[in-house]
Amino acid sequence: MATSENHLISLLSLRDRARLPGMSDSVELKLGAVLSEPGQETRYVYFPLDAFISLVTGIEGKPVLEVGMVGREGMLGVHVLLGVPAAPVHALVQGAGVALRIGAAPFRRELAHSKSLRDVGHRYLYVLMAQLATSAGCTRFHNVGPRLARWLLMSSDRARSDTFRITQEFLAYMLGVRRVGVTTAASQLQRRGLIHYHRGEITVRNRSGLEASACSCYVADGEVYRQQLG
Amino acid sequence: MATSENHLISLLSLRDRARLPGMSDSVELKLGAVLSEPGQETRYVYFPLDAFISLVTGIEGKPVLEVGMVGREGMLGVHVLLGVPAAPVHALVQGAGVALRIGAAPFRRELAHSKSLRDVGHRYLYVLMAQLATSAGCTRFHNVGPRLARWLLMSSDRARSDTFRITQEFLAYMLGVRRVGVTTAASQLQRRGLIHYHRGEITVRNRSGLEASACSCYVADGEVYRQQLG
DNA sequence: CGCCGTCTGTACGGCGCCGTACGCCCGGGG
DNA sequence: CCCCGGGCGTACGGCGCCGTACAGACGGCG
Repeated sequence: MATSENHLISLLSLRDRARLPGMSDSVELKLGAVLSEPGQETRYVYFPLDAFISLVTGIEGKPVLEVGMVGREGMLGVHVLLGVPAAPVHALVQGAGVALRIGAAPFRRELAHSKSLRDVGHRYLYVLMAQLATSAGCTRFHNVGPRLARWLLMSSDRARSDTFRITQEFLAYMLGVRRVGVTTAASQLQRRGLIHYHRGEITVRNRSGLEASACSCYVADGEVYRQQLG
Repeated sequence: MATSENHLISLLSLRDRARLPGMSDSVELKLGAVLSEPGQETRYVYFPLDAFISLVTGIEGKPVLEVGMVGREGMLGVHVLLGVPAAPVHALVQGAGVALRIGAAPFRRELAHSKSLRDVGHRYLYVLMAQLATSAGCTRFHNVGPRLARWLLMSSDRARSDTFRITQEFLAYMLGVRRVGVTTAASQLQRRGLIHYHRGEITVRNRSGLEASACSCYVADGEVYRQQLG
């Protein structure tokens, strides 16, 4: 899989991009793997190619609510750009797949030389901040149905597929609601023909219908991204 | 008021700090003033001396929920560090007072020369990210009472005074709840002798009691800050 | 001193989600 | 083939907050 499958990398200058293969390797990220915990020292940064990763905030050490999602449009470990060794949130693999992995130390060294990497990284960091802020408002003011629709859209964007694996149990955990709440919302969406799911496999059947059901935060996030990195 | 009243500035190297007076001026921030709106170009960054500022996320352009607070322990406009011209959130003055103001362009120029400014700024940016993530979880899982207590503690820290001006109307807006919800929670705190309030002026009477009533997010935020900038 | 706007308190039905419990259904492995 | 466990559906009382309405309390100003 070409490294240019990651959008941030594709934005680097040719010269800077050419240096990446020498310091990185491709790794297979397994569903459910934990890539970071708050406070823990970050050993690698990741550029997903077809995997995607959830950023999950915690309360008293326990992960409780998804606040961001990282796929091939982004990277995991932006805090390394800031010279901070520890991750601020939990990170766990939502969609199995391949990612480019770079050691934190070589990555920092590369940052000193590569202006385009700094620029792109900084802009993505800004996008993430905006995403965190949006999440807070969304979680507070939007109901489960629209939030679920938004989540499915974000996932299918990042999985680059209309179908992916996720149980209601896990969805509930990401959205910070009961599993039963997800059942209700999801069966609603299914009854309207927007999605289909069966034993942990979910497929988007009507994307534009789903977009109409999602809260405004889906579009808002996309606009910030496009503005900075489109 | 000495510029070292701002904690970030006090962390700069002597040489870097010495250059600030030449590029900055002191301004009086008035209660309720709007210092930034999402998408709008940032003209100045601010280092509060005894003022403090709320960061407020929006939904469809309207500010709806506080996601961060900036006082003399921080700065407003971290996104300028990232080379992004537009603010990601609304910013409005919560506590009137003095702040050091620096134009965005001179600030960026100074960044190129001042390693300590970059370092301190980056670490504060990290703290802010953590604060955004914490806010999301707190808003979702904690009740109004503990959240109110946390807010009061954060404000009194930043105001550096046990008494400050704030109406229940405004508090409700910051916490994303009804004004009536604040009335209930606040009178509870008052009945327990932890605070006293009267027509828009609130005073903390029993700080440690208030700390015991606040949710864990107050302590969590403080720890991240101390770890990075203490 | 009396008016008026601002700030605070109380009330009430309703909604969305919670916590919990229980049962069914499906698919894979023994 | 049957069992078993993971995944999903339904039910029910309860809670915390919502939206709205209205009234009292206080203070500044004419």
